[in-house]
Amino acid sequence: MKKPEFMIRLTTQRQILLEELSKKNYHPTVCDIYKMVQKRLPKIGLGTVYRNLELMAAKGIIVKLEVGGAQKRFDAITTPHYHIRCCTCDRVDDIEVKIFENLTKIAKGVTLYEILGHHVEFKGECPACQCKNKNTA
Amino acid sequence: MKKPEFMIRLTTQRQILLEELSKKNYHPTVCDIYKMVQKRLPKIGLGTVYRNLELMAAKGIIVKLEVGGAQKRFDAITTPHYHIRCCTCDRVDDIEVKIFENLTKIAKGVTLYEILGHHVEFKGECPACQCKNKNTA
DNA sequence: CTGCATGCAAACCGTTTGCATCCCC
DNA sequence: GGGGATGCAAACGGTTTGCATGCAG
Repeated sequence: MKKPEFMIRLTTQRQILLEELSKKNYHPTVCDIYKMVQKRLPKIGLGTVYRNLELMAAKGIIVKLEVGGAQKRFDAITTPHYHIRCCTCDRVDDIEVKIFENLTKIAKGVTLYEILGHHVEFKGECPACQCKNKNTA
Repeated sequence: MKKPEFMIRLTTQRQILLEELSKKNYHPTVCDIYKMVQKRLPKIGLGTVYRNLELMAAKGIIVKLEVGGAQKRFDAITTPHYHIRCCTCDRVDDIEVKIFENLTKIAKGVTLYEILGHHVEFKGECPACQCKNKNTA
């Protein structure tokens, strides 16, 4: 008889955090989100941003991205999909490639690990960086 | 008429670093490598370890792993292969699944990015952690 | 009212860097 | 002998945490 997992106190900070995260079509870093939210809540602390993003991720309201790079990123869209990261500027976008369910199946049997899932990350150069490089070349 | 790319000064530190990295069947963190090397070179500095691992990676002697998690990892085996990471203890191992060349092809055409490659990371629980969890359950 | 959430600042951890010294070529 | 490599320690950037106060339920 447990409460729904998403039962967390609805604070102004959390609402705004979620709204701002949902706005973006790419995947901002925590610092980006902080700056975005700060425009609406100038006194918000970075700690609050981290705490709430982690909390909402733990509750399944949002997802913590499993991409490379030094910084954490979160996603308001919780359905599984792959990502692509720009080698030059580190921007992260969704990529419209269907999930390869069979990858996980293939992995079973070739390892002693218990397989729980997989993720694919594409590397590339984003349109903006391609432009810049053409000018330099 | 350029020199071979791998032309770097062969110092004791670099030799030992490479030897220790090659020993392991899993993928140690930089800190792990540091501790391993320290047994043979007690005065080695952490800075040297980072500098040389990055340098050797830049020269193609070793590879910087593109796996998640907070810490950098390197690999003495430079032929491409996928990895699996333990959700519980963060151990990283190779996984014997063949490379999906077509993944990169599929990605082209669905994005404005210029695709340069991809990598796959499996998630799971390593044998050691599976054991521990059985005892707890 | 009460306990969880917040803002703030200090602590933390992995990594990078500046610099004087060392040593390989 | 000279320039790159090293050890050391301080700086750095991202993240976490402790604590007094604030506010949602």
